[in-house]
Amino acid sequence: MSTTTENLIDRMQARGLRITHQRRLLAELLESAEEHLDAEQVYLRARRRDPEIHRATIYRTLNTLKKLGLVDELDLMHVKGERHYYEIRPRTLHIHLVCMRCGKVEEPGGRFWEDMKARVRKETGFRPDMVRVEMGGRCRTCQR
Amino acid sequence: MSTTTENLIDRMQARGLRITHQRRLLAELLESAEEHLDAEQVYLRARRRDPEIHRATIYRTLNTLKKLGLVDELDLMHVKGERHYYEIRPRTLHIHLVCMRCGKVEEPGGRFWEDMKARVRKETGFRPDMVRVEMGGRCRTCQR
DNA sequence: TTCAATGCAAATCCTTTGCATCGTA
DNA sequence: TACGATGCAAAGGATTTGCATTGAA
Repeated sequence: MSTTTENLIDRMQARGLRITHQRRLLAELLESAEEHLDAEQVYLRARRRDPEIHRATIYRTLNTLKKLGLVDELDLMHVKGERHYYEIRPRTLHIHLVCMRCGKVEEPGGRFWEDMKARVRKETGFRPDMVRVEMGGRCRTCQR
Repeated sequence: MSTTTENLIDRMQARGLRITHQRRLLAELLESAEEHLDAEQVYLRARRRDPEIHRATIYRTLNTLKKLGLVDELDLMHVKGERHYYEIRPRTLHIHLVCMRCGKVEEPGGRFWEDMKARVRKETGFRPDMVRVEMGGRCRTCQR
């Protein structure tokens, strides 16, 4: 297996995008993010490393990546507001469980989505390509 | 079974909301909608019956209903833009299949969600209350 | 009668866009 | 060198808010 498609920046290059230092920065940022970030948070973090970087660049790049299917956009049930959150499109699709009490976001492994996708296809004839599964509820700890 | 909780307006009243004629209008509108409407569409339809009704009232009421869990907010994979769409919270939760080619929105019956909910709960300990499942793809007809 | 809901208009927030300049390929 | 990407500033669009008034309970 080639290392060319390993990380985001390489996938961006493979898609024909020019690798500017702003984009390199943004890609590294998304890859190292320990939580889901909205556009503003991405901007604020990016600015720490490059005070010259502009909000418009963040918005444009996130949009580009979204259109290319390299990042996914999430709402996280709007627990924290109306913003959109971004994450690198994972290899295996997954679902998001958002605790409405403590705000924690879980991304359980397992074949939830893969199984459901197959089932939807089989039972309805619809062929799903992308998915957004977000569930709001109570995490194990917040149930009492 | 009492008829008190049958329709939206009664559920609103049961939740302690004052039933103004604007709210009655909006409730009827949501109940008779044959497709998912965004705030602006709701406003335009409402205005046909009451030219005095104000956009802010629509936004405020939709927010109130959303917070009370009487209506759900959807993105429909943003096929038609970044707006939010609204629907009355259905008795049985369901999933949305959005065709990225023709824009059609399917809401297949069946126990997709109920089954998944049970499975999530069993396998992760998370207790889901609300859900947003939106899948983008190709409907049966648009697959060729 | 009381207080929640409305209309109105201004404000706010997020995001996009036109254009000149920059820098990657 | 050429053209895609950026910075900047302004525009745009959706949604919210303060306040006086209205009207449901």
